[in-house]
Amino acid sequence: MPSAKTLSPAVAIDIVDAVNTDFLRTLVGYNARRASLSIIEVFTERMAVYGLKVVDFSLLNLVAHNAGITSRQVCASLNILPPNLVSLVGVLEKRSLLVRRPHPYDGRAMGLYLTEEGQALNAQAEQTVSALEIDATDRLTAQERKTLIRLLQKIYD
Amino acid sequence: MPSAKTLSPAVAIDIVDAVNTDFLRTLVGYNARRASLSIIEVFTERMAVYGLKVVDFSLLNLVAHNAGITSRQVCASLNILPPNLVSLVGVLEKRSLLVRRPHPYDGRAMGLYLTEEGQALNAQAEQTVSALEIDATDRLTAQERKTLIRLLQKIYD
DNA sequence: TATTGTTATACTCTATAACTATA
DNA sequence: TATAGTTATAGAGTATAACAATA
Repeated sequence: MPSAKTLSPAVAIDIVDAVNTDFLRTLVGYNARRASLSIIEVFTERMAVYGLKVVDFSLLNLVAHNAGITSRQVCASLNILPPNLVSLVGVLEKRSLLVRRPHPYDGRAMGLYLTEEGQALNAQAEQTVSALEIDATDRLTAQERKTLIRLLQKIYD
Repeated sequence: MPSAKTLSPAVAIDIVDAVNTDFLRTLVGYNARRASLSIIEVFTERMAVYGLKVVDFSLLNLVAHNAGITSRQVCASLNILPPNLVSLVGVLEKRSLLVRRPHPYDGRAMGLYLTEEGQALNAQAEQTVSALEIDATDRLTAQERKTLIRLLQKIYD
């Protein structure tokens, strides 16, 4: 409730001291977004040394664990539109982290592969990300973190 | 593991049949983002009839429950930068959902208030959002939803 | 001197249309 | 006829700098 005198709804002049977000906090979507932004903030700070943004790491990591993956498969897995993937791949390629090779059967497609350098960077980045995740969610126990992930996956799987 | 023959790492030609996202799925941030995007998708569909995007509803709802809230307070609560709030408020104002009145003590500030029309729309929208949330997370039990929200809030609170 | 709200503007992210080469 | 990858471009979202009015 507002803290000040409400003369009449039409001409009320109120002052808010503590902001009430009770309704928004009942929403899974609101809470999930707030939590993800909170973690992404830490991610961005710690991964800047590698020159990797969230989407860059996702791409690097996906190729690391799926040698020969095609652009179309990456787009489907990460919810990226094909035109927007082009420059992401291009940047990693120019950094010599990734190479594109023709698909063995489909002449239209290109398979994505990490270079030795890309594999090394991904290995380092995975360590940093795993550590940063623990820190960004350090108010959760290991069991709670496990439960949280399971429940989140039930939503989008 | 790749499904095809790896001749030698340097010239490997692989084909990916099922994409492996195991590492990404161990991350709270990845899962929270995927889940929130999944819910926002349903939100966007169902709230389009009201002409409200996620941020519009958040603003409308915040003012509904905090009559007289200032722009600064809204920005701090919703992580919006002041310049970006201006047009959001302007649109709701032009739709006669919201009015701005001078702050009683601070001549620089403006208090935000919903009109009767704005309050009516918010009440309707709250119903729709609550229903849509259940549908978008219908693989969760009520207890799981409660647990999920509690864990998410432990991350960002 | 600091803060609220604002304008202007730049940068990033996301989305759409259309082209090419292959299937 | 459909699909993979690409180009160009438009739109939405997010960011910084600077200003006027007020504290």
